Amino acid sequence: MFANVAERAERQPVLAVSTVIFSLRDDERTGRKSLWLPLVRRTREPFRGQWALPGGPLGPRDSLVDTAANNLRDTTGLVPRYLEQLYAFGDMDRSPTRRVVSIVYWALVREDDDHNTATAANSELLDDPNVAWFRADDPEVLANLAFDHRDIIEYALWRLRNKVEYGSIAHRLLGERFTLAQVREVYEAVLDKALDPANFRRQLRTAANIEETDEFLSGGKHRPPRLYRYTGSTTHPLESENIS
Amino acid sequence: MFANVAERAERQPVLAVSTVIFSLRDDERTGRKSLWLPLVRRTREPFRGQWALPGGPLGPRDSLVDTAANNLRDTTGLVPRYLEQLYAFGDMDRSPTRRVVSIVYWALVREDDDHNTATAANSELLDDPNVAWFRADDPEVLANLAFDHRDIIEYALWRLRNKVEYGSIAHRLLGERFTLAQVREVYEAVLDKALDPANFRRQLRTAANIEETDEFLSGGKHRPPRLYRYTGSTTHPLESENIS
DNA sequence: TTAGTTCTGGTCAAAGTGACTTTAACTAAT
DNA sequence: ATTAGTTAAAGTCACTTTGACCAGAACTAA
Repeated sequence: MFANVAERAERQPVLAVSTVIFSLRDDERTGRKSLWLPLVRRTREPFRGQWALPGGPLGPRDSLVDTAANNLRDTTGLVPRYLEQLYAFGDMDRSPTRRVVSIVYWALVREDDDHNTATAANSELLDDPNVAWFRADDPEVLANLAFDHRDIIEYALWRLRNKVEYGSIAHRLLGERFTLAQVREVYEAVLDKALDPANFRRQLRTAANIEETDEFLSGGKHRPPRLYRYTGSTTHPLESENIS
Repeated sequence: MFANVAERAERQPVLAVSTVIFSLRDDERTGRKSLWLPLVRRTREPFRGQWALPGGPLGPRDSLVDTAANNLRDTTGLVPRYLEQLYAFGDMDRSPTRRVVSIVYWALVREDDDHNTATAANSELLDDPNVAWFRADDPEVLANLAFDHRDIIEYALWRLRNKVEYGSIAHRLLGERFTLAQVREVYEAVLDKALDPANFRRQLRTAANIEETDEFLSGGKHRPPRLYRYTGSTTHPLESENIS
């Protein structure tokens, strides 16, 4: 044990970058939509065979956020529009072998995003048994993750629930145009409770980072809802890094 | 230029930890209180002679937050009660010589804190011409900082102003017992605008993370104000790391 | 005793919130 | 063609919160 600590102290720490990605999916259990995230199965020790967050070493010529994006594309086929830095985890005993400092990013994606559908790379990866989506709060899954990835995911969820600006969250999960009912579904998934549609509509009007368009969404077996557009971006540049 | 990039890519990145510390001080210019922070003068290249945030390399046996605290104690004599992780900066060109990934912490301290007064170490450092306090938004100072420390400080200020829980901010800047007027001064310094004392009092009552005591503060030439106590701590553990 | 200062509680109109009702506009079944 | 079913969207009403302002309370200093 002592030898282990001493050994770790002597070697240079490894710099890694990992990513937590949330998406909105139907949840057959509750009937509502809820948050899901992709995990990759580890193919080598330590924690071989267990599920882990997608991640890898810092690219020597890549920025932090580019490292995250590149690794994400290669392992899961996902290309989020922008990533946000979550936290740097650097405790001594995160990895059993040597010291790893992980800078963790997180993002919200919609699965029907242009980048993420119908591409050859993606459809290949969809069949990859080493990549899969899980409910973000499934205790069964969280309990068996590699490293300290359980703590990381729980912190990401906490951050999501404590975000001030919910409008941008909805925008990122839904895309350019969306109905108010869809925005409400996002809020309900994040807050995990039902909301009154009429009051919700009124409150979004005053919140004002959402703007109505002249378009409507037809096709449902009910009155067609108006489509809206996000007009916000009050976040700090460092908190919504674009991918180059 | 190309050679420089290639050279940087070959060598392992350096892991450093820096800290932004804010304190509340009287501002003779505006008459109100405002935010100040300590800087240290660089004694070697690059940026020799210019002011910079206190910081240093990751201690091989120290956690991230301990590295920040140790370096802070050694260079400025300050011992904040807890630090909060701000952001990891890792762009290629942050330092002209080689690639540096800096994990930056931030904290709020009160200058009359037990840890920070009347200790031998501190009084020595007070005379150190290479450590000084500056107004956090002084454009003159910000323009001449080493590395990208200007961006870092501006982001720290942005984060402070966008904090949801202001009660804890006041607590950290003021200590265990404080008057409502002092809390209001904190809000006014952070938000940079005057607030109505009567309405401010009423709102803090409903916010409820502040509790009145039976003590009063006498000595002023006016009615002695009641002292209050903070009863909050709704923040996530990762966002208020204790120093070991 | 009086003037000066801040503390602290109060009023009042305006704005916002939560629970609920009503009407509008579509689809699908009869 | 009519009707039932569904969700959209607007409105009502009691209640709470907010911002601006006023007035008395409690101390110090002259």
